[in-house]
Amino acid sequence: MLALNSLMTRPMARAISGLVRAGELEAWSAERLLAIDVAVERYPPGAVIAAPNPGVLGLDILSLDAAAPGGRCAPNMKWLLDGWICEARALSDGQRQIFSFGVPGDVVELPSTPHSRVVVALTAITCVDAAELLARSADPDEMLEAMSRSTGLAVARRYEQLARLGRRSALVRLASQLVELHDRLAAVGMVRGEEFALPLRHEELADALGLSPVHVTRCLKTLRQRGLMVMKFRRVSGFKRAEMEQLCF
Amino acid sequence: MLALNSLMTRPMARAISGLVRAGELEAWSAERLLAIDVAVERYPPGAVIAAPNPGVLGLDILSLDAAAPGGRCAPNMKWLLDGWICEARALSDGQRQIFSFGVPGDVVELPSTPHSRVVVALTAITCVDAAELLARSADPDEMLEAMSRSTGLAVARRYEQLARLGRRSALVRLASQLVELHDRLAAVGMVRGEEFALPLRHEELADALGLSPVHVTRCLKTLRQRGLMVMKFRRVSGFKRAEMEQLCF
DNA sequence: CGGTCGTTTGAAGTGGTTCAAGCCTTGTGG
DNA sequence: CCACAAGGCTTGAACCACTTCAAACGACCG
Repeated sequence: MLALNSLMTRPMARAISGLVRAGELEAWSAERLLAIDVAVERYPPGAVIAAPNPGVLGLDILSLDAAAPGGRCAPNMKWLLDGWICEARALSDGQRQIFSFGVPGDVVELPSTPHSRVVVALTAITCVDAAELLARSADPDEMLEAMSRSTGLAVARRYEQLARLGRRSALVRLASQLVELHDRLAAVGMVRGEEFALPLRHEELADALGLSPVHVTRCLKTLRQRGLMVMKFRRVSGFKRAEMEQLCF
Repeated sequence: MLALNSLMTRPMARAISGLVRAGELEAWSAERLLAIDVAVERYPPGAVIAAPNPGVLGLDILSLDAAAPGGRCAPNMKWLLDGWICEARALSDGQRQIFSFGVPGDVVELPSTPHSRVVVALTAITCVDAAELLARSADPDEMLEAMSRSTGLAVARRYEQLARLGRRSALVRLASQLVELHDRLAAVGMVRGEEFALPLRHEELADALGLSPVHVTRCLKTLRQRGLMVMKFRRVSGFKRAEMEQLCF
């Protein structure tokens, strides 16, 4: 991997190492990935990432290849190289529900039906189109499998999120969300010791956790007072993962 | 379809008509379905429906066929012919979160990792194994597509559920859940006018909606007083769908 | 007919929201 | 380099939605 690092841009290296660490790609295939010449897309914060192809009705995930007769394809998926995104829905009363966050290395399925769900860049991001990547890949099957493993993990996280919202107190919701993000960031090498970047405002956490921003502030204060973490200037420091997890039961 | 009805058992007919109405199977293929001789499984209320095959890590949905090299298979999926099931998780503090309900005609993916999620029969149920059905089907591709469409709808409902739990009041949560169930039951011909069977206790609704059973009682009372519906003796009557939906915004 | 399970209702408590003000950080222009 | 504005964070006080506890009632089942 040493030789690789000198060849790669940092975000690309991070994303690849993300897939590798999650066991989603064999280590040696990272080299092959680099050989692929694919256009890197850039979006500014706040940009809505829309699907290029009109999707098949209600099939977001499953269209992965079931929809392509006999074929391997990944319609409307992006591989996030750098930056944060979220999947969200704006509700009729002006509120917003954030369904999930996406961090570097994640594979994101863009919604086919436009207004059920929106993918928004929370920071400046760079990503590549999954279908393009597959088309140019020497071993598309392997890469497709890596990608579906990534989206499979996203599915599991969605169940986690349901349990959080339905049956957890505000403090536990926040703590478990932070543990999840910590672990995902750690998997792609974006945690150093007890510290990591977290470019989310209280409002985004609130919209994900079904709370008011004010109460997120208060819960963060509680965590701070208990010495479990400090969130300041878009960074988390002093993150005590073990105690944090214990708090969640 | 008339000729068919005389040949079929009622649950089978209902389930098939469910897939047909949802546009998941061409009408003419219902006949072919009946030709398949597949074992019907029965479970009593409370039974846990476990997966026969150890699953691939974290791949529940996506293993649909991505995991089968070059193949069409549907591991650990059941096609529910009759009765109600739910997907749930028991939390460490004794509480329960119900992720979703399954009604006749639904295709249910059983969890591969046992304790993340459990599928439980809420009533006596009958179902068939999807893989077996496929194996014996003359046109497995078409049937697989129908099934993935069904699970695709389940994915969409999961987003709906997230928004419900995160950003809706108790009354709206309940109303929107009831509208959803009404529509799903209507699609399989299980609604007659403003009436349908709903074999759920307040406790099950509470566990799905993240509320206390007592508060479900109160919300049902409110709906009753507003003349939107009556839920009694495991049946809903006087269900005013339009007003109900309007209440949800 | 009595026991059990589920529903209903009331009263009291609590966790989270809302509103409003002050503060701190960051960015901008003189 | 400072003044100022804007956006986000923080804190307090009042309020409300939902929970918890407890008791009574009703339906179903042996």
